[in-house]
Amino acid sequence: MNKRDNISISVIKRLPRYYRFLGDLHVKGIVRISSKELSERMGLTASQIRQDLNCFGGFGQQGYGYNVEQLHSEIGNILGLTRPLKAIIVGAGNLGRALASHMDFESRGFHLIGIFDNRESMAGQLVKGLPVRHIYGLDEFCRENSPEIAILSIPRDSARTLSEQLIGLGIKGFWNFSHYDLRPVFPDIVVENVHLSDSLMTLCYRVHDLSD
Amino acid sequence: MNKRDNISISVIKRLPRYYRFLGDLHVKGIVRISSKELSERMGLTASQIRQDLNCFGGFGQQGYGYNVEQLHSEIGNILGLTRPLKAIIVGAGNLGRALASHMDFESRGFHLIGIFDNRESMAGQLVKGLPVRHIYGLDEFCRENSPEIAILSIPRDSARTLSEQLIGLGIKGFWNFSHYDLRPVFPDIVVENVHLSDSLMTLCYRVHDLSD
DNA sequence: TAGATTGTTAATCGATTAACAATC
DNA sequence: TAGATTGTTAATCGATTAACAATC
Repeated sequence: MNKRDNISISVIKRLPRYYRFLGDLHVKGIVRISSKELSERMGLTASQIRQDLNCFGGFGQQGYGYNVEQLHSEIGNILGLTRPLKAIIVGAGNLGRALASHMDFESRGFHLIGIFDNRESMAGQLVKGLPVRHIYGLDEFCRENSPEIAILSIPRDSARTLSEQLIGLGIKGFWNFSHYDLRPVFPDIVVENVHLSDSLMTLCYRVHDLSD
Repeated sequence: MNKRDNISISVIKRLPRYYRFLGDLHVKGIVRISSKELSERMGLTASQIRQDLNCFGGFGQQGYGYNVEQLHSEIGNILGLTRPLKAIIVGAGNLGRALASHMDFESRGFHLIGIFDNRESMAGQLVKGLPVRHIYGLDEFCRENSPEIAILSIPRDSARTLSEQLIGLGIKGFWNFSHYDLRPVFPDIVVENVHLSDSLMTLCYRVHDLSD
């Protein structure tokens, strides 16, 4: 890629939201949009939008604005959605199965290729067309299929050991739903912690705060 | 409560993580901890911890540090975990059911009292001991039980209408998993958007970024 | 051309870090 | 008391916003 050097995490985190809004606009048949109008729709400043986009290149045209379809696809490219990453789900409990069935991995830059669990009873059960495999087969599966991403929907206590095993097996990125606070121990490992409980507690605080 | 005035959202978002780490330390039998040691365990600066905590009061003691158990429970109070909010889940699909079964609402400041869906076929089905109710009964249920929180695990297209209806029924806070970008239209409404897809795309970017 | 809107530099604002006096 | 560590003020850093010249 081109400019993408030390893009701040704040900017990166806004990209998927731009992508979403631009997709909607495109579906609605809107062809061009100015940073001003987009800013009003998204609830941020026009300046911020222009700053953010210019981290990656000049996608707009003075006096015109941005072409919706083109900008949408540019951001998709920046995010890497066109180069799908092979992913496995580890932990086929309620959450793991819901993620497998519910998430549209294909349009988010991922390709789900396996689901694992440590319960014998689950083995073979089909989830989203994939058989749940016993965790015993993890090593072999990874050597043969080299997944790059592991989605962890496992109990807290297994998280550390399993993540270490997975790093050994070549996993580069974790989407971590376990309550364990996974940290990127090596510089070439990416961790996206999704602490649903934390989000819930934040909501708790903010709702109580209303009446103070 | 006392000092909690214009506490920045950055600080609030860190509270659940402090709460989690302090809970662990307490379970491990650790009685006291200094900001320095906590900072090392959590991967942030001691200065930040002291700044954050002092938004709410002076919980430490010079020369000693913080009492783990006491600080843990103080943060629980600040978050409002001791004053549970009544919550309903709207949308009993994969995700809604997984959230109902998987999340420990009680220890996060919530009390789950109802689950709704618009599919006749689901009505009566038990999830986490609660019968799935048809959405037709939403008004009556809310008038009788006055839930304060709605958890939205519904398709994008129903989100706007439903959220408006729910606000009319007295809902004060939303935990929104739908792909619709819910925004707090009124000042006394709190929205916590959990865009799992956005988190996934951020992971995509960051993993691809490793090899650039 | 005149009007609109970008890309980009400069100013502001807020959050994080450093420093240190207060005090247990 | 001496040592440790807080609470808090001041300095720094980074992110957001404002301004405007460039240009379609």
